[in-house]
Amino acid sequence: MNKGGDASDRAANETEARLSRASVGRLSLYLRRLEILLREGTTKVSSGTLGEALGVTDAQVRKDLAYLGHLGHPGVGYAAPELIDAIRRALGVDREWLAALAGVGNLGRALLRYRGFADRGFRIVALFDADPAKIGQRVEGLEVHSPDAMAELLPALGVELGVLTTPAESAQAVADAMALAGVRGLLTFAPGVLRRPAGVNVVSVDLTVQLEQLAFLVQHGGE
Amino acid sequence: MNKGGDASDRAANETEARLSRASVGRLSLYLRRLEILLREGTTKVSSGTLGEALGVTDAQVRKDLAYLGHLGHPGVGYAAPELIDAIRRALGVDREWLAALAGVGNLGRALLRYRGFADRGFRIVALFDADPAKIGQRVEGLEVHSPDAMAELLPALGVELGVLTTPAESAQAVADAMALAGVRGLLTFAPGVLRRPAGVNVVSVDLTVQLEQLAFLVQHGGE
DNA sequence: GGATGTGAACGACTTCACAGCG
DNA sequence: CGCTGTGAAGTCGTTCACATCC
Repeated sequence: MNKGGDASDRAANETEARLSRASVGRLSLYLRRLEILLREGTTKVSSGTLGEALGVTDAQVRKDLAYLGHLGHPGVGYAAPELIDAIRRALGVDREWLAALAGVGNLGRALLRYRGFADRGFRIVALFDADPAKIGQRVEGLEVHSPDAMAELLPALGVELGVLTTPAESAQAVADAMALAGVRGLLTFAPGVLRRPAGVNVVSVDLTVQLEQLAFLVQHGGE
Repeated sequence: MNKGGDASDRAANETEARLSRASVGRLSLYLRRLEILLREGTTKVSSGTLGEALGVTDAQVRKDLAYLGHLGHPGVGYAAPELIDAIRRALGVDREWLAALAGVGNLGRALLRYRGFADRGFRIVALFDADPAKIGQRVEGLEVHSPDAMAELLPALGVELGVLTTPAESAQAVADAMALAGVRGLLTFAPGVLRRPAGVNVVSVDLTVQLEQLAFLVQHGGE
């Protein structure tokens, strides 16, 4: 449903063909691998060598990279710096993203201190928690606000993304509130399925599902 | 590979057909939904109502559940308690799993306090960290050991699973060491791809990949 | 020669549609 | 009649294989 739609797209010239979810995930992996290779001095890489370390076939690598345009040089391979730039642009990590985090519990605090966010240009600039005891506290240099303040604060700060580390029960309400406050993407760690507010993209990291996945694999001797 | 093998399986009659990874993930979601429904007093559920809240078609639900055996009652639906038991058995969460955690940093500590683990029968019984300053400390009632102690401790405790919250650089070495110590499944949070030791199953939760997935979706207006 | 880009074959997963059972 | 279980059809993603270009 809703295929082309009213798309208020700016001159979306390059990356037009549909990237599958799996492809996008692999692009992330290529990107990290390429950054390591470049740091080690490698400036040219072939689809075979790039895929090898990641367990991806060379054909798959070429298909994935073909979406970004004609970056490969037949007989030679890909130029690492060029490729890195192209993937960064395609993934949207060539700029900074402002995010708000809701649910300042154990996991929330851990994520606040997590380097990976900042390294990729994701900056958490606002904290929210429903617990009155936490409101007003400072965590990692940021004040904890009441969820009621979202409607005012998020647009003012220009926050585009939300990170949900609330209990499962409150996740949906917080997601809806964030959507109303103009957030366009949510990364949720709350177990369970979130009904996505209109115009909001959701990526879910459900630890319970992952754990059960693992238990299943081990139990059934999946290799 | 290794289909029937030497499997020290107790009468493994039912769950024989291949469950896809996606199916297993959905079974987790069904399970949680069913538990909520049952708590609310619902004891019968049809494929349509079960799938609705999760965004899964009725046919898909039936296909998934068919792997577990003939549990459905035509014209009626499925009996929730029966179904819950069957899914628990299939996923292997009808028993306790002992796990060790390596990397007692922010994320590791957050996971230690995370309820979801214990709730599903995953018990963390040993901690490891390479930092000499941390070795000997007690965290959440558990002593932090040197990684060198794994070979001795893990088999003695009967640990089957490992949780990796180490930096990316050390993840592979720790994974290999755990494999040697008899661990059969790993849940890793280290960014990057792990080369899986023989006989070990790996589930990776790569936050960087998830973040970039989200940035991509938002950037390209994926709804 | 060596490696890319890509149609074609293949395979895996999902949806359709319907027979069959309570 | 309602809802399951399942072959058949359809869709999507991956691998193959090869023409093409440096």
